[in-house]
Amino acid sequence: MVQIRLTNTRTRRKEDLVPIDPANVRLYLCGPTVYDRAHLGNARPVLVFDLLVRLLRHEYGDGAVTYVRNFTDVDDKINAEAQRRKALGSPLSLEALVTERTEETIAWYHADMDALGAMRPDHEPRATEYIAQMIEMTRDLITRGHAYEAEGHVLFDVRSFPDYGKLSGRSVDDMIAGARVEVAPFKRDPMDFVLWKPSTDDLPGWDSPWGRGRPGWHIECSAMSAALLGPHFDIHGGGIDLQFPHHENEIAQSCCAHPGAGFANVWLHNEMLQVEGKKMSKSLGNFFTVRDLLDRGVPGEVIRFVMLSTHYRKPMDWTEAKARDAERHIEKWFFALVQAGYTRRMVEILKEGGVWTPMDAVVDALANDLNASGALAALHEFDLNGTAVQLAPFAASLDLLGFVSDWDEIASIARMGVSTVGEHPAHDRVAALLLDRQEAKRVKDFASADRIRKALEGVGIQVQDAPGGNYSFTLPADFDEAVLDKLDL
RNA sequence: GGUGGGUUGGCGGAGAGGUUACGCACCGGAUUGCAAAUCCGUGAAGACCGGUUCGAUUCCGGUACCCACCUCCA
Repeated sequence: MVQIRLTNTRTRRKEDLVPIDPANVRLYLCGPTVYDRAHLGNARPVLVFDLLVRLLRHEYGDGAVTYVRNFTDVDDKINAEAQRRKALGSPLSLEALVTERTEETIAWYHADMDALGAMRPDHEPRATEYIAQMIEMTRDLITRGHAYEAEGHVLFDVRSFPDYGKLSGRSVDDMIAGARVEVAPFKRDPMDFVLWKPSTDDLPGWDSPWGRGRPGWHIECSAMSAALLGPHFDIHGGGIDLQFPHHENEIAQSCCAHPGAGFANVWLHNEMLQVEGKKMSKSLGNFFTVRDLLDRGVPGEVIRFVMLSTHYRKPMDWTEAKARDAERHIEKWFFALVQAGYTRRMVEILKEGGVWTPMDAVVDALANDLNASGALAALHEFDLNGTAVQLAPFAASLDLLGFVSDWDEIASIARMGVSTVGEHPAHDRVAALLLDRQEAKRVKDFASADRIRKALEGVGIQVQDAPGGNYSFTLPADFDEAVLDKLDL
């Protein structure tokens, strides 16, 4: 058994993970607000937690982990989209349009995260399914003196919770001093935040003791984690941008509603994603979704590789160079496995044979605060020349890291049929030119042979000789056949 | 202004108080008609200034620079 160590934001230290109940390790990840396609940054916490869950299942057993990730389906951006569709003349009700939008977004999210090899959580609660629990928790917080009603709103009283600000290392007084936000006049303290707010007739709403309204953002995670994991569980996480205010407010709500329970033992936060050294933003033109990358032909395994190559607590820079590098490694690894005879059936046989054990170096690296980069380094050092049995530790490591969703598909990812790209119309003409080259090589006219190859390389066609007088070539995906007419041969 | 984090070889990127990270690139060798690919191997670092220590890139303090959060963006 390997001791798993994680950096706990709450204590700012790397600590041994000691599960509350080793037979049921419980995690909660703050999931997406389902108003649009997931961008690349959204994928990072999902992959971090996916890796963590895989490691926990490996160490504690498949059935000994409960992983919850919510969908936030109450949100102004969702309402705005629903209202836009209504304005465009949709016959559906506003509630139906909201549901339509969230359903389609959730389906996209599932498809995109599946493509990255991220396992579905055990529970994926939606905020709209837990409104009753949120109302109950809000009422409870009022009863206990931690919340108050004002002008149709219910607000959490931060001064009633002395530990407020502890997670993010802020004091309420400091934050007020530097605050740039306009403060609603009915707040007792500028830092008080909304548990419940009123809805107008043109917005979704639910009946409550405080009138028709909707919940504040933070209360959903407190209510859903308590409902599915209990008031005290092991690990809670998300992007570092959620540390404040979202997680701070969750702690305040949950700890005040369940005094003495403890809430989450370990807080795990991943750093942000950048693109080519800059923050990803629509205004810089470097904003893209996971689907954009997949549609461009970047395999999910490659995206996963790049994500795992930087430690989760450091800012990660997505670059084209990294994607190319990752693709070469993935292809090389899968190629070696295909050559060793790896298929779904082969993996079953290896598992039955008791040799399906990941490399110690990989498990040790992951156990050390999810050092995925270190795990990849261990994989680089593995000798890929061997039989299926000899490669089993390597393959099981790839499996643990979540790189393989279907062993019968690895051949296509390794691009085994390198010589052609689909049914490109230029294929036969290029093949004819290369036949000339083969003839030139046969009669030792190397000058002509090299001229043909150089000419083809000049228009982007890579030609490689292989043993036995064979050759292969690769046509660029966007190859324009017309350039063949202008070749200088 | 407040809070948190970072600064490693040409580039990317880890761990560890003393022993090769690793990958890419480069260079040398093997192989090849030549390329490509592959295999083997060499070299190359720790922002700056102090302190602790027998010894620090790794711990502590300061300086500079960078980033994030403080705005319902993961």
